Amino acid sequence: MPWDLKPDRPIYVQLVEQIEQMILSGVFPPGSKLPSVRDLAKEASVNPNTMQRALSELEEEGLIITHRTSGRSITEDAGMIEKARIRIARNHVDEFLEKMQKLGFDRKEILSLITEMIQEVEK
Amino acid sequence: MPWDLKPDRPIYVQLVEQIEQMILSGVFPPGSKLPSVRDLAKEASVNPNTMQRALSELEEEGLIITHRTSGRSITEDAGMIEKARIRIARNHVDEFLEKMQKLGFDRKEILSLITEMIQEVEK
Amino acid sequence: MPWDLKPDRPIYVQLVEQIEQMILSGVFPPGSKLPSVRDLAKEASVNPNTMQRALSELEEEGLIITHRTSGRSITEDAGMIEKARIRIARNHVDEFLEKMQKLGFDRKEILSLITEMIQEVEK
Amino acid sequence: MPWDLKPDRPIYVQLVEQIEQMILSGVFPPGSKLPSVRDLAKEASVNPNTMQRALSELEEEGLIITHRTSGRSITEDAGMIEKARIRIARNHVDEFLEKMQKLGFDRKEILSLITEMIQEVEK
DNA sequence: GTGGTCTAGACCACC
DNA sequence: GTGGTCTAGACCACA
Repeated sequence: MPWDLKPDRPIYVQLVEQIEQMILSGVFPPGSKLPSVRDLAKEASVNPNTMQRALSELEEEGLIITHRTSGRSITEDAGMIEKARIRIARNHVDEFLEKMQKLGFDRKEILSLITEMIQEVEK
Repeated sequence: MPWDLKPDRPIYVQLVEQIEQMILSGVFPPGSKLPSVRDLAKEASVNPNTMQRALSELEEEGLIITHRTSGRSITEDAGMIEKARIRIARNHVDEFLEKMQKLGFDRKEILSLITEMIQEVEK
Repeated sequence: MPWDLKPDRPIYVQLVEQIEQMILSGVFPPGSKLPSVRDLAKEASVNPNTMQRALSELEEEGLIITHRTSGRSITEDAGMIEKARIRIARNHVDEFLEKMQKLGFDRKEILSLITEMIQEVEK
Repeated sequence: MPWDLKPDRPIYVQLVEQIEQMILSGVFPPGSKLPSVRDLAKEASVNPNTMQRALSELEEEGLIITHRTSGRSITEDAGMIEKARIRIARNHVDEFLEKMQKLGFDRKEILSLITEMIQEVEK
């Protein structure tokens, strides 16, 4: 598990992103129970308050459900999760393409650069 | 001219990015003179100090040269500019790939999604 | 403690040098916590912004690490510190040799003069 | 001839230093006539006012003499020149040694580092 | 007029 | 309380 927190951006934002990714990528499957705030905080070496704040945000997004007595769990609506995954991905692509086009890259160049770099990473 | 500054990130960072792009896209051609700090600041409705900081960063990058008493100019070294363009592009690709992989997309999926969307944009 | 600031060079540069030296000479040991910007500024009778700028430079050099909400500390990487010490020393030697050569001293003369004077100091 | 002027320090200071060095190293021998301000300025690609200012400083130091009608010349007092050369050199060594000792280098280390670097330069 | 530096004072997000 | 950012306004050396 990552939990790589850098001091350049707010901790709680990074926690939101990382937990989001764990949900969307299936580390926490739909309907599964989430560890307690305390445990999550300890695992991420973070103040419980900070973890608390991150979970609240995820609840607002609808990815997490709070049960009054028995902790939190991932939403059971698998469709919703998949939809979120696609939506976020398309956003990333959109932003990426816009930035590259502003730099004067055309489609061909973008594709060739990205395939080149994707193979470097592979090593 | 852009100068659209949003309050979500430091202004000086956005200034750096926007001026960077003006240089890379030829709004300020290599070797040309840059308006004075005060003029640029006024135009962007920003405090001169903030603009100054942005320009200093661009100087560290090697895109801008400052002549102590007679203003600043864009570097004449076209190679320098091209290098900056590549560097920035690779940064964008890096960030993009990292985000997508965290969402659980593998190389093949990333490439197919991006080629799909790049053709939508084309229309 | 030094904090002798002369008006002939930018204050923030002198601050960088002096703090640098405190780190290299062990006044602030590796891993130790640094006083807050405000405290340091007050101690040096300097505006907090000026001190902040000095600390930012030290961070870029890798000598200092900043924890967004809990202050700054000296890097724990002793190698980093040693590298800085060498880098600065070589700079001094470079500047020194250049000055001497411009005065028309050749290698032999430089070495003999310096060995002579180094022994005077010894007394 | 050097005339390498960098934009990081006042031009006229650099001119003073470089002309000083030419005198002390014998490029302009004692008693010899100095080119006119205009010529010197043209050669250094500098505004005559700036060169003028540099020469005034050298005059104050006593290295240069102005003849009301026939330009300037180097002082004829060869002893004075040699004394200045030595004095300045010893100052450089002093400053250098002090800096190195502050960095924690002892005599042996200083000598070994300097002999090492002096040979690198030689290549 | 140009860039560079500094001060004073303020506000913000974060923990 | 911490660092980070921004504004406003000032002064300086330089050409």
